[in-house]
Amino acid sequence: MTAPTEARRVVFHVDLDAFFVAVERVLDPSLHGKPVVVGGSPDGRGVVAAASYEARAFGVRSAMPMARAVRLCPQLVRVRGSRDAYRRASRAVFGLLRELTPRLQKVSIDEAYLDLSGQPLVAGRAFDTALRLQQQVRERFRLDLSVGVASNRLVAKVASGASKPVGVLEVLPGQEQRFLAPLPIRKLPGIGPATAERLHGLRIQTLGALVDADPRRLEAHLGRDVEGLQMRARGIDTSPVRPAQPDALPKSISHETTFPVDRSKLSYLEKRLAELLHATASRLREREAVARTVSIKLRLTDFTTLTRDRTLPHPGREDADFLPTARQLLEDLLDGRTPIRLLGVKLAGIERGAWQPALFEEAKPARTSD
DNA sequence: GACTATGCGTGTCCGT
DNA sequence: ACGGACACGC
Repeated sequence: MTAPTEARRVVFHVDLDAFFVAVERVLDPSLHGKPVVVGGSPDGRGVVAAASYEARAFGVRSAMPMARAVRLCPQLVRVRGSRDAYRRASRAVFGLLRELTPRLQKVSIDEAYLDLSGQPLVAGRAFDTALRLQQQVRERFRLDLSVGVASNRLVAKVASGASKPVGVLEVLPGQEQRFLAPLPIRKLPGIGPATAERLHGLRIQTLGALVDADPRRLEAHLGRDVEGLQMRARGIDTSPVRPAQPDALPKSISHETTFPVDRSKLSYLEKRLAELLHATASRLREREAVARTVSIKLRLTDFTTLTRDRTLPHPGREDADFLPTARQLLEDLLDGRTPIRLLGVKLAGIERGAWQPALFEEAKPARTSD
């Protein structure tokens, strides 16, 4: 007998441990036991994308400049990394997890939520099911993962983080607020460096303190969605686990690059702009999609970041549909003297690739895929 | 939490 | 529609 309205939700947050490094170790077992990072180019401007726990023991962290990581840990082993291998490994692992339930939402290359509400569980216990899953992935793929088990996504996510590495942590229904209260505010998804800084200014360090804070005082300093923030700090979250639509299109596609040294010459920047645009539009075409908005991004030496976008009268898909606009946006921002650190291109307003064949187009045979 | 430094890609929200 | 800030993952 199943209750017609089963209120109790069971949500897993599954998170692969040091994922890029773990995949590299499968490919090259000699990397085991060593401080390893996967990360950017060795040109001095790269950053750490993933660090092994041995490297973390030296203070090496994700997003840390590679130069600094090497200073902290001179024997650091650096691996360039291959997105493609990670994508394949990710697909394999989550394919296995999908056998447990199709109600699986992949949220990044190494993370997914599973909704096991009303599912049969190992020994009737969610915790044992999580352990089993962890064990299966280790046997099949030699990859470690951590699982947070809770009555909602938010708490499951915090729990998996707290259990890392190779952990399983279940927060029982009713215990959500108690579990979160002692944690630093940064542990709550949605509180990043900027919000944390403002809260610290109000002497709020823990999620318990955030729950207890006067909402009007918070409003004055944060401005936005304070009510939702406090609800989340109490562990309340009703967002559903939503399996991705197989045919879903991304909202935007972008590429950006940081130059080995800052560059100011227009000719150089336009060349790179065309390359970035080509890479971006190629991916758009792979998806058989079109885009309406083209956007460029510049970062100056002092890290000032500027973006400019323009929406086209008609959606496009070829490089040539976007390049003049992208070039115009770039030229409007440049004086040929300002050194530029980073250049980026983004296409947005993406839709299925139904487009009007140009009325007077010659030579190129009109494609007829719709 | 600052810093000899600070990548890449995607998404959301806010103010105008 | 646009520009920026912020957040998140690795």
